[in-house]
Amino acid sequence: MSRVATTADAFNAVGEPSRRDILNYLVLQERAVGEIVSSLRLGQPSVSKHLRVLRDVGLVHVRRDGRRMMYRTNAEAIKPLHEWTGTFERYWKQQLHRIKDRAESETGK
Amino acid sequence: MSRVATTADAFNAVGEPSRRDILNYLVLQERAVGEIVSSLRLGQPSVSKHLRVLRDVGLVHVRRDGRRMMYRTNAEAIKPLHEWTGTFERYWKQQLHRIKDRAESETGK
DNA sequence: TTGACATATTCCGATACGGGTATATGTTGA
DNA sequence: TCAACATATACCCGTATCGGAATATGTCAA
Repeated sequence: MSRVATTADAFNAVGEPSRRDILNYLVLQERAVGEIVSSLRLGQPSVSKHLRVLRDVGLVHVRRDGRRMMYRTNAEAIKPLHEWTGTFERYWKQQLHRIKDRAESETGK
Repeated sequence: MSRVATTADAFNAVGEPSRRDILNYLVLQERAVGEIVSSLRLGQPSVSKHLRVLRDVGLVHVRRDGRRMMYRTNAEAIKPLHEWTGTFERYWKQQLHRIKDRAESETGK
């Protein structure tokens, strides 16, 4: 028994820098694979494979347009990640307050 | 040439489910390694290794307390992930509106 | 139907990963 | 100093991963 596949969930899929690039790119506008390849400077098979992973976890949607496949980011699927990271918000705010308080007391105030 | 180390950045580090568990656990309160091991049902070396990764990317802080090492989540380091996922917020809101509009027009309004 | 085009899949090599076992390191109390 | 404790590291195994090259699949235009 070993690792968990990257395909398993959105968190894992987003761990890959190239995939984050693709998501950033595809959220602006629907794009064909070839456009992604030339914009992001990745090999065509690499892009196809990343898109496959993103598709499997629901981070992108596809639509066929003639012989091209049009992909776009499914922002909905990023929401859970935003929510999870959001659960830490009160803690980093606390930490900032503590730092601020400490700084103020150190200046003698 | 091959992959990028998981150690490279916070996004990647957080891709691992066990590490998310550890971060969730350590944000509530500072904890010794042994406590993590018994709470999360992971082997001690596994926990130490995950903590090492989290430490390298700044997601946790450590402090020595006698022969124990006390870890806690550094919420600050999660902020960038929250911000990145947040850049998609307007898109998922748009998508929800579109779905809502479509539903309304389909029921004949 | 065929050739060009667009994308997906397969196979490969190098490497990273995660868990486990064994062992090393560091700290305390006697 | 030494034994017990707490944690970290080294090593191994099976598998996942990424990128690239080659190839397969699918679609259009003539």
